[in-house]
Amino acid sequence: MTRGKKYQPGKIRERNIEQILNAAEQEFVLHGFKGASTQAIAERAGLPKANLHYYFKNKLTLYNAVLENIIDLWNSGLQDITAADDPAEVIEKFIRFKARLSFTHPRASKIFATEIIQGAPQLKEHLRTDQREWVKTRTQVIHTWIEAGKMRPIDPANLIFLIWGATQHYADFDCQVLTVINKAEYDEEYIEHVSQQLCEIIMLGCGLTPSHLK
Amino acid sequence: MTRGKKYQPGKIRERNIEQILNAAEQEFVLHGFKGASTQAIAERAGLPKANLHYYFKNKLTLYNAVLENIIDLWNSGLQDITAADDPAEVIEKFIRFKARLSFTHPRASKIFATEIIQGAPQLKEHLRTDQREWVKTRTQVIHTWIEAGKMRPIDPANLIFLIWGATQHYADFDCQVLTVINKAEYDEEYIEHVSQQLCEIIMLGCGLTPSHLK
DNA sequence: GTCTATAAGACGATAGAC
DNA sequence: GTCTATCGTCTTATAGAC
Repeated sequence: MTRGKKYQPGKIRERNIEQILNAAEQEFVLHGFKGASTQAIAERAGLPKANLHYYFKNKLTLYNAVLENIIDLWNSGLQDITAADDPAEVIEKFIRFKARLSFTHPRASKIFATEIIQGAPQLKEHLRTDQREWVKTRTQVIHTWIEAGKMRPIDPANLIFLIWGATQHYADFDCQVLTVINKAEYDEEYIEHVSQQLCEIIMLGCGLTPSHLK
Repeated sequence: MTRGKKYQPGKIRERNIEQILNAAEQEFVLHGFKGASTQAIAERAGLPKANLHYYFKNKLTLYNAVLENIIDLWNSGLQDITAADDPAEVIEKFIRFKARLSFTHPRASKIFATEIIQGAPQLKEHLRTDQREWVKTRTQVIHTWIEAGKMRPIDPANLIFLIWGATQHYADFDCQVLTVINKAEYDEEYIEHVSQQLCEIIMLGCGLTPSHLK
């Protein structure tokens, strides 16, 4: 047992861990798990490499901590939906939530993307359990909406993949998008513009009307 | 000058280069540029590491050769379009072409995705010149279609990004998609199903009618 | 809890025999 | 054109002084 000196015990620890996780995110985006070096992560966090190994026993543990943060972020704003909900309202909310997340947390999206591209070595189990379950409940609700004639008959899973793919593209391929539209960075106006465009095309394609066209 | 023995000179060379490029693609998908090792690439190609350095002077040269193959593949089926073309026909063809490419060449899509995610260190120039130009000419044509009342007024660039994002998702995130839909691999039926669904939702969202609904 | 110093091995690349 | 052996560097991880 160590008696804590009056330095707000744990504060330094908390700050160091946050700096390491933040630095690790940046390096993992730039070079992937295998390509990122703990040396570079430590330097970016402003710590000697040995301190990093004090907080995280090895590179894989650190990587998994980064992934866990990303999953938490992804789950943070996902509300449950029921057959009684209004499809237009729910789907518009979902598109806008995913779009906003892509623009505000591109690094999280990129690390997740790289992990899946490489065959999800760390997230296989998450995909097989949590994520599959999440999609299953949504597709069931969408199916009842279709049977009730509330929207066009589409494959619900394809709709979810379409929304995922379309929104994540702006995060993962930000470099390409910004170069093509000749901008230095995204601004609030563009975020709203993209969200509205995606709602329009996707929802009209499903036989729904987005709120701004009512 | 070396006089070629009657072993079909260049045949062995061609075969080795192809095997190296193929092995490199696989390793670059799994670990990215920095994470992939020339050792592993050589082993996968069934050659000693030194031979790899005989054909490609270093890892970056090999990586750029892989990227060039991917760009060529991408450009292989892209026809020019004019204002006189039928929007529905052109856009359906484009969605189906991109979708098919994603399903038949997922590794190419994944390497391209990883390169862009990491900030396009090797493809910055390609994005700034060729790709920007390509998008520019398409957006201009789509714009004239809109002004002629042939389709709903949407942002042409967003439409292109939507098609890119939606189709590439099935290649880059194949691991996720297959897990969620509980399949071992894509089959021809699923490819046609996805292509049709994407055409339906996106084209109806643009005020166009896909051929199978006419 | 922090940091220097270093172990043990993998890395890209090359020299040089065949 | 092929392959073994090896150089010098960078890698993860740890030992041990403070």
